[in-house]
Amino acid sequence: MSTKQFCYRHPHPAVSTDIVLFTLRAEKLQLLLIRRRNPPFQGGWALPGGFLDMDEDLADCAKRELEEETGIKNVYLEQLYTFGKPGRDPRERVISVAHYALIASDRITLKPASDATEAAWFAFDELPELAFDHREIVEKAHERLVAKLDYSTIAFQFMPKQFTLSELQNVYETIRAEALDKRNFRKWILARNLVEATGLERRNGSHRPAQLFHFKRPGRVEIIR
Amino acid sequence: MSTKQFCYRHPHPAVSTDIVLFTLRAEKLQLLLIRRRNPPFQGGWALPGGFLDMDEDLADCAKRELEEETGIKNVYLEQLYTFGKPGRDPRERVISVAHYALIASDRITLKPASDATEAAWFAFDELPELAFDHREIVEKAHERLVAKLDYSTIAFQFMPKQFTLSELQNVYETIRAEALDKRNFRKWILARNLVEATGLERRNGSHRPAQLFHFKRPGRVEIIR
DNA sequence: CTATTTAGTGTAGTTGAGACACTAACAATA
DNA sequence: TATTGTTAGTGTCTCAACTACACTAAATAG
Repeated sequence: MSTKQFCYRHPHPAVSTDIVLFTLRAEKLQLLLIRRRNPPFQGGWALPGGFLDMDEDLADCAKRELEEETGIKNVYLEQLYTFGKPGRDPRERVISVAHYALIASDRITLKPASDATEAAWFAFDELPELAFDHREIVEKAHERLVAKLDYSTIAFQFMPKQFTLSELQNVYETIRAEALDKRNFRKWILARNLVEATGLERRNGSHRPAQLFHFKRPGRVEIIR
Repeated sequence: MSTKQFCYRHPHPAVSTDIVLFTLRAEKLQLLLIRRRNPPFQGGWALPGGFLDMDEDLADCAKRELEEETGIKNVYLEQLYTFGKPGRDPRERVISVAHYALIASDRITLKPASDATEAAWFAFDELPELAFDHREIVEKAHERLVAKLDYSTIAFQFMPKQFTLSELQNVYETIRAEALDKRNFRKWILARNLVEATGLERRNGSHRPAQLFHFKRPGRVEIIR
């Protein structure tokens, strides 16, 4: 390890990003945690994230850390809030620009745990103790996710390319933790002109097959209402 | 000036806050700018702000800088977004945690320009060239302000303790840049149970006096709808 | 006392959300 | 091949909220 030092005329805090990566698995809202290999909080669970490189943008840092620690890339990612209370990291002053990210449930396989990282999915309502102020970050990310469900197309980021309306309804129900009326949900989503029948159907089980739909403008998260 | 150096094993960016302070003056949305005394952008206009002290919280830094540069304190202040593109400051890598703030029009007198700072109010739609990426920060703050008008009580932060409903309507009209129907506006605001008549009236001009109202829960910004 | 100016008020029509129950289509199996 | 179980798919009525819209009330100035 180099002994090179980086010196400034005024004190500088460290800057990092942390990422709350949500998905839906097994009809539950889940998020990704990393087991810490080093102190502080060694052996404990924490959000993926890490320190900013001097030539990279904040969002790029978040994406890089996520890929390094889990192998996952090409997620929807948005800046959430910046956490910087003095003392939130016992080592030195760290300003963390928190992001949240969403990934479709058909893309959540993690790379095998390397010596450096062990990552795992946890149900949002059964999280272990988290390192640093990561609990607070998770709460804020969840608030934002729930709020955005209502006025944006963010829910589609959880869906595979093709999906049934029942599956889509399930996403809304799971995140909002409440049951929705099937007819009203379908009326609502169709009135917004966001999805389109593909003409294909999905048969799975001994019952009537469902039409498959796809999102008309994939990749984009739009404000609706 | 001390020659003391602050050294780290990894490079650290500088962290600053910038503040977009809005008010309403002369029926216009205005914001506060500071004339820069030093390079870069010497002599140009910029948002108030400055570097984070190592023992202060981000919001405290924003409040301190605002007070140092303008004498204004006790404003409503909220974190906006963090800007950190490499190269946004030509001197060194600077991560700026932008905030926006609102102040009532009866509290906007600035302290006299000292040798260190010259501050002035500008109409939002007639801004001069701004230093750094401050234009982008201002745009984002404006977006947030317009959005929050609809679903929070943020507009009251612009009002003096007592105000007429016409004055309140004016705030909404100015920020949204559109005329509102008087009867519908009054119905809407009264239905939300946010204001209360004080029993006093304001006479100003040769016409019927208006009732004075006050906000029931001053200081708090609440989510409504 | 007349003119001017802003404050203050109600109703009808439309639109969107919520509550609510049955038929359609398939697969498994009896 | 008839029956059963399971999920897909559909329409109407009610109620609340928003919109459009025009006149009277109360003050001051001249």
